[in-house]
Amino acid sequence: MESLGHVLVVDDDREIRDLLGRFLTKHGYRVTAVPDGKEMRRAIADWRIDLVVLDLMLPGEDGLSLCRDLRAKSQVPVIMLTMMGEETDRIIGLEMGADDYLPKPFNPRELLARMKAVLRRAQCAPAVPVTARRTVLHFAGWKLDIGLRRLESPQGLIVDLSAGEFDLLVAFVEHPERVLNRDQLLDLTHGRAEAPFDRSIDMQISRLRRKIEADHTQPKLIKTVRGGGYILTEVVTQDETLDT
Amino acid sequence: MESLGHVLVVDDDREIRDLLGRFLTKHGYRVTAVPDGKEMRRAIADWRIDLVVLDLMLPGEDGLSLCRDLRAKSQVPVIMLTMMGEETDRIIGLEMGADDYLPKPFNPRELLARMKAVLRRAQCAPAVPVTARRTVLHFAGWKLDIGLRRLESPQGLIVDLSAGEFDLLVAFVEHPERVLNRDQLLDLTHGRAEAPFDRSIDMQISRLRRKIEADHTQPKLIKTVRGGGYILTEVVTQDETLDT
DNA sequence: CCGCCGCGGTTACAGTCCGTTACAAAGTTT
DNA sequence: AAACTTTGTAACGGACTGTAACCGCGGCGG
Repeated sequence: MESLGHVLVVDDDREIRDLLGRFLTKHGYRVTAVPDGKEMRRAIADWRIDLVVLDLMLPGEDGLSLCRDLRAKSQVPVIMLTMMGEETDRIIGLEMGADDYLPKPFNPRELLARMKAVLRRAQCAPAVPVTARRTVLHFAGWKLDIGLRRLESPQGLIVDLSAGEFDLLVAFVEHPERVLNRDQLLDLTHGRAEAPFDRSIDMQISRLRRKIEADHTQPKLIKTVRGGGYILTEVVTQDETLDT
Repeated sequence: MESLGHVLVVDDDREIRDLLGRFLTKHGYRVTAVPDGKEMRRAIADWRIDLVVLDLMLPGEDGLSLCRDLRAKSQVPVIMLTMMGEETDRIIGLEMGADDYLPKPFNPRELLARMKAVLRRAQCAPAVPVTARRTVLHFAGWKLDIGLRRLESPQGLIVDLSAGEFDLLVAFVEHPERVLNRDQLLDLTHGRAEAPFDRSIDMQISRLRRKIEADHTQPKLIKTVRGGGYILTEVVTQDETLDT
């Protein structure tokens, strides 16, 4: 089934993670569930995330600052889970920029409804102008900051690429709508010199897809050409150098 | 005998599979019986299915989510089998979109009657407008999504084709009402270049027929011309590019 | 009538390609 | 030095596809 979005659940309670994982998966979402803020950052760096469900109370870093953190860097929608009746309820509305919040214990269907609403609202969010003074590549709604090897998703999420992933992506962007086989890709990324065993390209492709494809099992951007290689499709590239 | 339809029975109980298999076969249906959801998907991908009889309780993936899955993707009629008196009864009416359900243990004749009713209703289902923004080919009630290599049957069932099956079908659609021999088909699908032993076309034809013919033992669409090749018949093709 | 043969449908199987997870090695940061 | 990141390699599994083999059918000559 076409996924409704990739949800990142952040909660230290393992049972809740499992429960929500199963429930949301059953309802058509892809789910990654992690226990703390550190894992959260890791997941965000490794996957394309459409929505974050964040527990307020976490060991170590608390959910509130994590939320503010997300807000500062991106526009990923966030739904906070809070303890019933806590005073935080009021604080939440005022202080932090969660898109919605839900007191525990909650009915999973309630969460589902809120998620739908939040995601719908997020669709209509206006595009954010790039403020950095830097060379930027636009393609398919993404912004690729060349200096920082940093991607900004259409949802505004910041994704850092490793050197290898970045080189690969650049190779594709510089040869749009062309099928590139593994040798060509090795040339373009490693400069022909070394010829490691192989399958290394496949790995980088896999890792890159996880970061930029909404559904890496049905890639829309980087497509596989069986027996041929890979191709970056449906892309309108556009260079830009900003000086503001 | 002309088959009344291809029924897919999904039940983990082997005895029930055998029983229903024999019973329904005796009454003029073609039957495929499988034990779990995985096999179900496989069968749906491999055969043209007219009706699914689905047990609610299955090991692993439960029938409920499988049912919703089917609903989401297609309009294949589904009849659910449930345990008598279980709480599921209530859920069923509300949650899942089965066309009918039957409490176990049931009288096979009862099932037969429901099947007839459900199939009759399904016949009159209105055509669904294609909403995707994509090039679509219509022929003989089928819709062929070229970008996704995906077929939608007149009943709305989604069938994914492999690259080879897709190429073959396109070859036929592009040469309607023409007998194509195996060499021509090899040209059209493999680009003349390679000439594998042979019989490969026969295999692809066989696989394709299983997916798109109501009764692959008496093909209505792709007919065999003994000594000549194959022909796609009774087809009104019609291109379409949607932009809504 | 009977056996042989060509033809085609289907099953079974093997080979290939690819996606992904896990892990190890190397480099980097703290 | 310890912790972490990056990246290549191995390995498992699934999807696809060509080849072989078996079967059935119909024609044909004996």
